[in-house]
Amino acid sequence: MIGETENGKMKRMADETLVEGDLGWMLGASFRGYAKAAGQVLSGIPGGPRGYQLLTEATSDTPANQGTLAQRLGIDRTVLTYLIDDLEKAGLVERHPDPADRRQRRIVATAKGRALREDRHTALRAMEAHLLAVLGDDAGTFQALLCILARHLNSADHHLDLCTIAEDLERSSPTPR
Amino acid sequence: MIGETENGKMKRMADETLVEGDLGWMLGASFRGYAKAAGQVLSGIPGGPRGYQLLTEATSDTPANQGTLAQRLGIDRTVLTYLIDDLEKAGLVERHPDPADRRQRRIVATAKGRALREDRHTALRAMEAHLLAVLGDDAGTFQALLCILARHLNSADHHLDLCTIAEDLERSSPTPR
DNA sequence: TACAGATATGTTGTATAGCAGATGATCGGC
DNA sequence: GCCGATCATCTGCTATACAACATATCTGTA
Repeated sequence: MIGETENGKMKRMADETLVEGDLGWMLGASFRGYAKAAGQVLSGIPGGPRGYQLLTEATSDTPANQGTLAQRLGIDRTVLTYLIDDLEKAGLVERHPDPADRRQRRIVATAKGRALREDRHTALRAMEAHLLAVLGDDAGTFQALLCILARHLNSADHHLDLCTIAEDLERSSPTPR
Repeated sequence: MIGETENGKMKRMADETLVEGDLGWMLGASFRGYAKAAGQVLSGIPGGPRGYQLLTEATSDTPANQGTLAQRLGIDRTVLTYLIDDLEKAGLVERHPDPADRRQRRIVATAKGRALREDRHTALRAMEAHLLAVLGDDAGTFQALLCILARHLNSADHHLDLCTIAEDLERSSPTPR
């Protein structure tokens, strides 16, 4: 996978200093690659992968309100409004006013939405297996670790932590400029 | 399923059917969490994490042209133009016309750019260790697997693959594994 | 050499997404 | 019943991806 071709074109060697060793690059590249593949599988759902994820949450037996969904899916609440509009127009989800608090809308999947979600869920799992095949037997290990990391980073009570880390780092090595 | 606290705030338990078991959600949540933390550490660099990654590539002893950088970093080439403009204005990188092909511009870090990159590199590694601490001893394993996946998904010759997979899935939706 | 096609970069226009702020409806405490 | 807080929505602003076109340069061919 590495080395030098005969016409002088250089190919990259494993190099700690370059961007491919950067955790941010790894996460970004993996996310982009996945999103591209998922976009094809989920092209029939308004909003693509995000619409699918929203639809997935809407199939829960304890449907969430929009604020919770925005935080959980990492979508801005103003964008979520339009995303729900699109899914509602397509007949996949409905806004159910919470009888206990009429400010809140519980987002619930319709029968049509549940059927579509189930169908695409199967296709998506097949595609994921394709992508993860490169990891061989370690694919399961990878998913388990990624799940731990994702839940940790997505937890709301992590934000305070970030500020603390940033301040610590600034003290030890302040940004030049 | 779900546990309920006194004021209606919900806490989620493990649930296979919900979005937290979705690979796309895991990748997205991890990427967003990382980007948020990295944005604080790299706030002194124009373009934030993306500027840092570009700067990293510009410190290579075999500087790449813009087209290659766009593909490697997953940035659109029209946006890359402005990103390089900003870094150039800050005196961190320079556009060096390739003497062998004057259409191409090799993006090279200045001494100032290299110093800043080195400093932020250290801070970034500290932050990454903080984020990955939740994985314990498996952090190294996770990074190794993620690196394999990222390189695989970012390789250009993967795109044909995606179309093939998509077509296969449309024909039949078998359950994998 | 002259020219046509291909490639690298830059520029413009459009659509989407995140973010901050304001608005209206509703809830809870006083 | 009044006041502040909360949820959803709406309105600008900015950043980014994407497509289409322009310009400069290179490559291959007659």
